[in-house]
Amino acid sequence: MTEKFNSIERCDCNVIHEDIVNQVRDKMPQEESLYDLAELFKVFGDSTRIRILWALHESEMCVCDIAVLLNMTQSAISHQLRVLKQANLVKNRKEGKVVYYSLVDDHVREIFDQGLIHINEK
Amino acid sequence: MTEKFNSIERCDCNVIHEDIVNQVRDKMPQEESLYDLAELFKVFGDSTRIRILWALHESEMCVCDIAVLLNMTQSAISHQLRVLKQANLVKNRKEGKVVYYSLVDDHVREIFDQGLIHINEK
DNA sequence: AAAACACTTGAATAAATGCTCATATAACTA
DNA sequence: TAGTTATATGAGCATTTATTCAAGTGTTTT
Repeated sequence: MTEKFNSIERCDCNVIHEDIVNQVRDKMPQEESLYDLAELFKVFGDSTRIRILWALHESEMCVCDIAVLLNMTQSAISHQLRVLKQANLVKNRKEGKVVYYSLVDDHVREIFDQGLIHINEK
Repeated sequence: MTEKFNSIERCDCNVIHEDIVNQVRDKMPQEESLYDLAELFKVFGDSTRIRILWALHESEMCVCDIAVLLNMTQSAISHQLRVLKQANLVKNRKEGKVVYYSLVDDHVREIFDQGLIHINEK
């Protein structure tokens, strides 16, 4: 109820269909779930990271390999790999000086595919 | 070949596994496809837009309804609806003064679900 | 015709983001 | 031990982006 009161204070227009708003409100998930979902998609929302993920879907690679493949600096790749690791999308293993990165699981591919389905519809 | 030459110029490290780099390079999709994919996920990568999409998945709503539901200004919602429409995720119909928005198709739900699957794995 | 309403739009601002550059770390090599 | 190599990281910078504010459009109501 405080929430609703806030809404009216905050929004600069009137509720047109109060019944629908209430009905939808009841079905909305936790604010936090949707925030997490947005955070995940944000990680996918950068072409450098998408390309890294796609590459790793083909093969495990070290940082330098990826940098050469994508024609970017090793530093830039390293920064992005950090983001991907924090999102639990990639893991790494160290062998001497070399760090090999790979996908945590193959689920990434399914997320890609869902996106591609939408793009290829018009 | 120019591409490879560029790579070597641009990257500040040596190719560690040239065979793997070449093999992965052959399997990489068009640069443009991956760019489009990133653009799509970028749209999903904002909690306001995610909440709008989720709401519209429950019911068609007018701009004002959404603003009240999400406790945001009608202007902010309108700007975001524009982004969603450009991404071909929502459509609208006008009835008098009121503009009703709805999802273009139910595929959005499947993209959400793929994201949620990843989040709920640990 | 004037006022009210639902919505859109452009400019401005603050915050977030991706890359670069310089440097740090850690492991190998001469 | 000193130097080289592979990677990581922090600061700085330029760009993008989400929201606000003010004004504009189109439709209904009075």
